[in-house]
Amino acid sequence: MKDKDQRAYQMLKDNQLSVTDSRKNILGLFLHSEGALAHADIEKKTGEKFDRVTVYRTLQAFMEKGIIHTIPTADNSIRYALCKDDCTEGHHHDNHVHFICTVCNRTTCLASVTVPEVELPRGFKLTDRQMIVTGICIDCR
Amino acid sequence: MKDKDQRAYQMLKDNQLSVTDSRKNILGLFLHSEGALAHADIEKKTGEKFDRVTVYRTLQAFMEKGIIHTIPTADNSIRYALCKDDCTEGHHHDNHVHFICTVCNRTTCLASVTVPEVELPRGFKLTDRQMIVTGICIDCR
DNA sequence: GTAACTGCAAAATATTTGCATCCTT
DNA sequence: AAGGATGCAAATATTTTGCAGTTAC
Repeated sequence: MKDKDQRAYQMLKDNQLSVTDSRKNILGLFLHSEGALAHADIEKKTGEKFDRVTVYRTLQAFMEKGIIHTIPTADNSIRYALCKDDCTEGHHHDNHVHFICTVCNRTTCLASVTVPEVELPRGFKLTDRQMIVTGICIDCR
Repeated sequence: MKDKDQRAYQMLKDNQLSVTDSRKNILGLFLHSEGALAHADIEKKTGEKFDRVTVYRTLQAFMEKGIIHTIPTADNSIRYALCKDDCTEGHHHDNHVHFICTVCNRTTCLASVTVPEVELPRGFKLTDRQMIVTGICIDCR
């Protein structure tokens, strides 16, 4: 717990973000939780301690610094997840598969499963690829 | 043009949906356009002829019948695309890669590129997998 | 004729912006 | 002290719901 707090502090520093209560808390959430978080999860898990607007702005700041990224989901909801350490501002190397459980609705990063390469038709230029697998997770089985 | 109208009519019939102006028009849009459409695209391309609510309900009806499906995107926006013929109600076999162009922002179905298989960790059960590739499309190159 | 679909109004949600105040550095 | 971050209010945008009138079959 303590070391995660320490780590959050360091990450904020490293990214030239001023260290505030909301940022420490929200970044801490990401460090503590396995999978991805939706905006609503964050509000809930922080006990609505922070203004909705602050959460939006905090997430946006994290995105701009490349600390987190969005995971596309077939249903409307956007989820956010920590980027890997080698994410630089604007470009992600977050090349593992994401798993969405249809039972508990949680999004898990399958860090051990790499997104496979694909061959695109002639003329298409690839900059990023994502893979979302839906099913039942190990906890809901 | 005429045959596409005919096809829209038949598809509605086949799915036990009553044939109305909005349904014919919106389904026609999907049949005429290559890629995927966002809600806003549909409103624009029908010239706001139909109520926003009707568009929502039409898309929902198509979804329930398995005529269209959603494509997840990293930015918030949901896009809809025609399912392949072998989609049955509730279950899709729409196993091609989707491509989102960062220049024109259009979503294209890469029908020739199949979503690769993945091996999941023990205990995870797969029901569906999607792959979204971002980059620059052949028209924007 | 009946059931289903549409459009309008309005409610419920989600997201963005402006600004005064407070906190970090 | 100064610049940035927060919280509140309010403006926008998006999606859903109820209901009366209209249309498909």
